[in-house]
Amino acid sequence: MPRNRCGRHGNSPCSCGMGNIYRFVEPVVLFLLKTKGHAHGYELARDMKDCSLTDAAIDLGGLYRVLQRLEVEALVASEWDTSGSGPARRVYSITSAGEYRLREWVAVIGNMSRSMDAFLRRARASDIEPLPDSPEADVAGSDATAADDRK
Amino acid sequence: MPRNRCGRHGNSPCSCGMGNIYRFVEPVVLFLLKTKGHAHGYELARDMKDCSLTDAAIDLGGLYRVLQRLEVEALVASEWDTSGSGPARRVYSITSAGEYRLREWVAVIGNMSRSMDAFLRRARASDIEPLPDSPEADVAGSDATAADDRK
DNA sequence: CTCTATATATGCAACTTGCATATATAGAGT
DNA sequence: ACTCTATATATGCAAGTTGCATATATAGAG
Repeated sequence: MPRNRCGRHGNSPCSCGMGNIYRFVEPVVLFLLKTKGHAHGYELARDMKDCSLTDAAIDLGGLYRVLQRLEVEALVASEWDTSGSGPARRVYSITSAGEYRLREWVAVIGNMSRSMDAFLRRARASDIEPLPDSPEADVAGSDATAADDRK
Repeated sequence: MPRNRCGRHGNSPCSCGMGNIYRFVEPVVLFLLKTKGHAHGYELARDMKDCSLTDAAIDLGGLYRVLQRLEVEALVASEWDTSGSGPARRVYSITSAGEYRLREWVAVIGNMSRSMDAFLRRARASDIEPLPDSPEADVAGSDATAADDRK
């Protein structure tokens, strides 16, 4: 069941209900590998918070699976890095097929962004205002308000 | 497997790989019901083409299931319309809970649109250009080109 | 009588997701 | 030694979602 409230963004509507859809994670992974040169999974999970396409928290398990699939598709390549301390890291880099895919993603996301802007303009033209973030949301002791009594 | 090419949009990258995700269909359905007042499923499927958030073709089966779930969640209400010719139509209208949900969606989509714009700016700043639509795409006899030899 | 458009709905295999869990290295603190 | 935490990768699995095919039915056109 899709919910526009996840409880992790105060009481405000968020896109967590969109899920950690790998199709949203994939372009960000490819972008980070392209700009950083190389990175391992755990590192990507942190960097991703700054440029993810949804509000959803990154699921590490899901991220590793995305990376595995990208490697099967030959869009990224990896090798183990056992230097440094701590557990070994699997370090990924983007392939030329991956760079091509990234450019496809930029086109797709550009289209979606335009569709969403058009939708938002229509909504505004029909006086449908976005639900503003609730300021009292971050208060810990916030009971369910009248506006929140949905399942 | 996600693909940025579906074969239904010439040879250009599209968001069909994003799927007919009901989370993208739901806000459009709510918007159309809000602005039209009421509509039946088959009608919504057609109207949706003009303001859908992805390039994906509407799957009628999926749309009817979205409508069923929205009704269970009391975001829409329906009744049969047996007037007029042809098969009976189930006519839907939006409830006040549905209008509230729609405003949540407008907020969520606003956030996503901003995230996507930020992503696109970053990509552009890194000289990652969107893959342009292939002009030869609509030509029927187009063989797989060198750029297209991915599975 | 057949074909097509309209209209709603279900069946199902394959795929995706969120969450829990397993495994292991290493530093900091007690 | 022992515990705790952070780092790091990975899998298991139930529940949910998707795309496509299919079933059903009304009515107009030819």
